[in-house]
This record gives sequence, structure tokens and C-alpha cells, in this order.
Amino acid sequence: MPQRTPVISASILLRAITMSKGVTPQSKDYAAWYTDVIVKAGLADYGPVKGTMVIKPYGFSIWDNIKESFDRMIKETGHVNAYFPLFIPKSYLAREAEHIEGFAKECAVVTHTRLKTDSDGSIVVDPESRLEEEVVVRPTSETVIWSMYKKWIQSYRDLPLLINQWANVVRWEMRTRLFLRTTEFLWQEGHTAHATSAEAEEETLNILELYRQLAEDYLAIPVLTGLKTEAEKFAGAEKTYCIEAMMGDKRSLQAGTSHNLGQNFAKAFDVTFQTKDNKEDHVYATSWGVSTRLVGAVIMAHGDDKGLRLPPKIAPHQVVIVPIARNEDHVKLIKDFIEPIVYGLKENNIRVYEDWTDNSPGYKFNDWEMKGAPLRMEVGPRDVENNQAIMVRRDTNEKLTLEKAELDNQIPKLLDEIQSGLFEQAKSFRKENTHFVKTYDEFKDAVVGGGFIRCGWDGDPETETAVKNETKATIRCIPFDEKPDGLQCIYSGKPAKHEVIYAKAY
RNA sequence: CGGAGUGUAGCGUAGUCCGGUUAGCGCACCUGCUUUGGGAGCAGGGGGUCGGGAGUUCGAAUCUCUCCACUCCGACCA
Repeated sequence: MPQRTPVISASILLRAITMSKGVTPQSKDYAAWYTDVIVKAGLADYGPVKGTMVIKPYGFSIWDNIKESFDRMIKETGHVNAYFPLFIPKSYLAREAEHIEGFAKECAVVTHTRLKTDSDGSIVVDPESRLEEEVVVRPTSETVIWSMYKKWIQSYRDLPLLINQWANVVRWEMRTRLFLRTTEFLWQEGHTAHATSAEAEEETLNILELYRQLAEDYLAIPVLTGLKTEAEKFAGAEKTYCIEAMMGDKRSLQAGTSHNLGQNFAKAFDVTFQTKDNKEDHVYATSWGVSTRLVGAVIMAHGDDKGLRLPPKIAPHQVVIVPIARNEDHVKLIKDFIEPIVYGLKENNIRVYEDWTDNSPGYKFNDWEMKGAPLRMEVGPRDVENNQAIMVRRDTNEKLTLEKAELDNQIPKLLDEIQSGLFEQAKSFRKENTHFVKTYDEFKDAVVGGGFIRCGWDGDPETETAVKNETKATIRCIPFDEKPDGLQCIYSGKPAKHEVIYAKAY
């Protein structure tokens, strides 16, 4: 009987190597890199229901830090938190025509309220528990909230009403990706009511500015601010403004949206108020949200082949201490040495973590690099003897030897440098990959190369659709700093109504 | 919903074509000793309804039927 020759292909070997340690390099497969990092760094795991995700403690800590930062911002600007129900009467969704059209295809619907044990012992839905009116799991809360606002708003004295909620929402998506698009996700949704159109517009833009600050100052992600086109705006909004960020693969990610809803929802839910001069008017509304998608944005905006690179302001641990101890005496020595350092850092509100697991130092170096810790402190017997510590920056890989006495001052400074270093790196990456084009041929070449494309658009939705169908690139936004004068539409050749940003998007 | 593919330990897999020892290996896990300044070594150990069910057979991970689940591509959506 002929023996089969075992064949081991190079790709299997390569996979075996990448499975055991590290992550798939970005250049090899960006999507695989992304998933690898999330799973191996312990950010999240797949849930049992398709498209769902478990956010693990390390990943949730990032979200918590983002949440706390933004929560502070909105409270400082007069907003308050509340909580509205997860379940919405099905009929509410249908009140606003565009709104229902936008969400109908991705709603989870509750039809029954009970299970029972079948004759053969299996668990089945009890058909007798069918609901009179089926209930929708919120894909967003405009409709419940406005049904309540109708009760709460009577006069101009009740306005503005500035409420936010931190909640989960469900959108039954066909294709999901961890953090970027999951069936259930966490977000904040602000819903405000105003007496005038101008006030609502001002609120919409003020929030957009907070989103810009959150992205740039905390997440270290540079964003474009601008207006969505009709095709891309929120279902039920008059205008949608957005922040748009470039990821490491040069694709665009919508990182936050702020909507001016005009009187659409007020009319749909009949929310009126008495004005100062005793007239009746519908109120003006806004809504705005950012989600756990921001965690995905951080991963893709800053990550490298070693894994995550977290901006200090949102990193779960800003400084990770890796002790290097050969024996119990060393452990004691190092513990005594770092105790006052850790105390000082904590006094300074710096999040510091000591890794005393019994993995080898080399393992820990790689592990914390994968997990994106901004600063690593190595302390071994040599350092104790020399009264110093080795600091390694995650953003530049730079290794510094610092005197013990300097640490208190130097660490906050280093963290600030890393924060701005990551922002500057992302900014120059975006600059390198933003292209100004004049012809459709140039445009098509630029789409292939990836990145943001700035060019003229005649304002016609049909042009937008045609370009999307031919190239897969969409208009990400009409940036506030557009300069349409003298430009021509890339597709039709007509005079440009707007200068827009085209890109392939997530 | 259409097309293709895959189900063997927590993960990755060999074995399936051609039925025949106790289903093998790597990583991870547990115990002990030696180690620790860039992913440690040795020794020992635990873990399997071979996706489920039915059938063929003396005998099924392997053959047949059936059901289920998942992945990729398309469609849909952002």
C-alpha cells in the first residue's frame, strides 16, 4: 500500500507561528489583525447569539473611560441623565415615516411572553402568550422619548429639555464585526427639545464640537467635522452632522453623529408648547450619539503589528510595572522599592498596575505591548541597586532610564507626550492619505489607493449613487471647511455645489 | 434567500478517500523542580457524546440517509 507523503504547506506553518504568539500583521490581512487584537488582548469575545459580543473587563474599562469623559462633558453643558425603557410599542416606530423606513429592516420584535415545556420535554414558545401589540426592542429611542416629552412639555418654561441616556440598543444586522457593528451595542443617546429652530441647530453643533473634543483630545483620533448628505443622514432628521475618522487601512469610520431633527418628531408625537406670547408651536428637537464603536476606532486608528496602542487618557492601565525577580529576596526588594512610587502615582491619579503574574518578563513585555499599555516600567534588582527604573513608551518604543526621584514628575509628562504623539501620528497619516482630485480617472485611481478624497460634487443624489455603485466610495461628509468655489463635479463635470470627502467606509 | 465550504479536547488540527489496536499531535490548562533584563526548560498529569439522530456492518470519526450549526462569497445593511 503506497504511503501518502505528508505535505506541510508554508501557509500552515506561518499560521501555526502566528497562532501561538502575536497577531496577524496588518499588511498581511487587516481584518484578521483587527479580530486577532481584540481577542488576544482580551477586549471582547463572541457571544452565543450570532452578531453579539461580550465586552470583557479590559475592553469594558476602555469604554468606561470614554463614557466617563463624555459624561463629564455633557453634564458641564447642562445635560442630565435619565433612562427610558428597552421596549417600544411597535406602533410608535411607525409614527415618523422616514424613521420607520430607516429601521424597519433591522428590528428585533418581541411577540410572546412565555415559554413552556412541550410534551416531549423540549422548551417551546407558549402560543397562548402571544402579545396583543408586539413590542420592538429599541434600535434607538426617539419614539419612546418623544411620547414621554409630550407629557412633560407644556410651556416654553419647560424648555430646553436636555436629556441623555446611556443604554444598549439592538439593530439586527446581517454582517457584524466586533465593536464596529454588533447586533446589540452600548451607546449614549442625547435627546433635546428646544423652543426655536436656531436653538436646536446650536445644540446640534455644540454637541458635535464635544464629539470632536472627545475624539481628538481623549481618543487621540483626528476627525473631520461636517454635514452628511441626504442619502447618508439619519432616518427622520433634517440634518445630520458627523465626525469622520480615518482608520489604519485608510478606510473611513463614522465615529459620532449629531442630528437636527427639526419638528419632525414633535409633529409625529404632537409635542407642542406655549410660547412667551401665548401662541402654540411644535418644539424643535435634536438627538446625538456615540457608541462602543469608538473602541473599534481606537483600535484601528492607533494599532500596529504588535497590537494595541492606547491613548493614556482612556487606557485601563497607564503605567504597567513589570518586576524582574529571580528569587524571593528580589521580590521583597522590588516590592519595597516600588511601593512609594506606586503610592505617588496613585496620588497623582495615574492608573498604575503591577504585573506579579508568574509569566516570564519577556512574556509580559510582549503581552502589555499587545494590550497597548502606554508606559511600561521595568524594575529588577539592578534598578533597585541603581535607584532607577526603565521606562518604555508604547508609541515610540523608546527606552529611558529614569532616577527614582524623577519618576513623579516625568511619568505624567511622558503620558502627555504619548497622548499627543499618538494624535500627531494619526494626523500625519491622514494628511498623507488625503487626496485632492480633479478628474474621475484620478478619482478612481485614488479610491483604489485608499484614503480620503476631496473633490467637487454637483449636489445631485444621483451622482452620489452612481459613484457609489461604480467605485464603492461614498460621500463621508461635506466638511465645514469646504471650498467649492471654482471646483467641478468629479462625475458630471458641472460646477460643484460642494467640496466633499469621498472614501470607502466601514 | 442563492452559491461554495467546514464541523474531531478551550483553540488549532492529523486520521475520513480505502471501516479494524486504547482517536494522535501542537498551543493552552494542572502538579513538581529548575528558571526569570524581550514570548523559559524538563518531568509527570487532567481533559473527547469524533456536530445530533437513524441506518449498513462482527466492527463506524471513517460508508449511507437525515437534521443542525458555523464560515466565506453574493444579495441586504451601514
